[in-house]
Amino acid sequence: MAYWLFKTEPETFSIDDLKSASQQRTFWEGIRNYQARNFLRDRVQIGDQVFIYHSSCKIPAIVGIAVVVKAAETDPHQFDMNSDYYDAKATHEAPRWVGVTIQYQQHLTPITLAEIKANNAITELALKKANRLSIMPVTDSEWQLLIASR
DNA sequence: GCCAACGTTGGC
DNA sequence: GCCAACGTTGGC
Repeated sequence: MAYWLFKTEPETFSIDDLKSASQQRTFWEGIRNYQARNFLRDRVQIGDQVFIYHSSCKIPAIVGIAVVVKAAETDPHQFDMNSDYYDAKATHEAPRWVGVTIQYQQHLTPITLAEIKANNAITELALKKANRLSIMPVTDSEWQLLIASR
């Protein structure tokens, strides 16, 4: 059982969209970064908990928690020429990209990026650095610290 | 396999 | 809208 942070742009897909989705679930599609892909493919497991983080918006922040309900599956959008996520080099024989399915758990009073940056006890979280990873691990202790700050 | 050029992300 | 950081591409 591990902890993660998934970034999303709320204008594209917000935690409210997740909450109002069918079964409050969604397939986390469109990850097109190898490091993030490797986490999804190799390490994210059913039952893992996920901070949902809103980026590229007014107040970047962790806004809630979801849980992984399905491990990695091939992301079908890589084969869809009409999709933004189309990848001409991906084939059905050798798919490049995967996604997992997550389910809404709860909203949190937003834990803002500014707050996280100001918290000296948080040192490992990739958000702390100038890191653009869209899927990043959260250590057990930092997960607990962040939760406890609420 | 190196690395310069280029593109993208994302906070501000 | 700017720009720093960093990932990707492609020529050699």
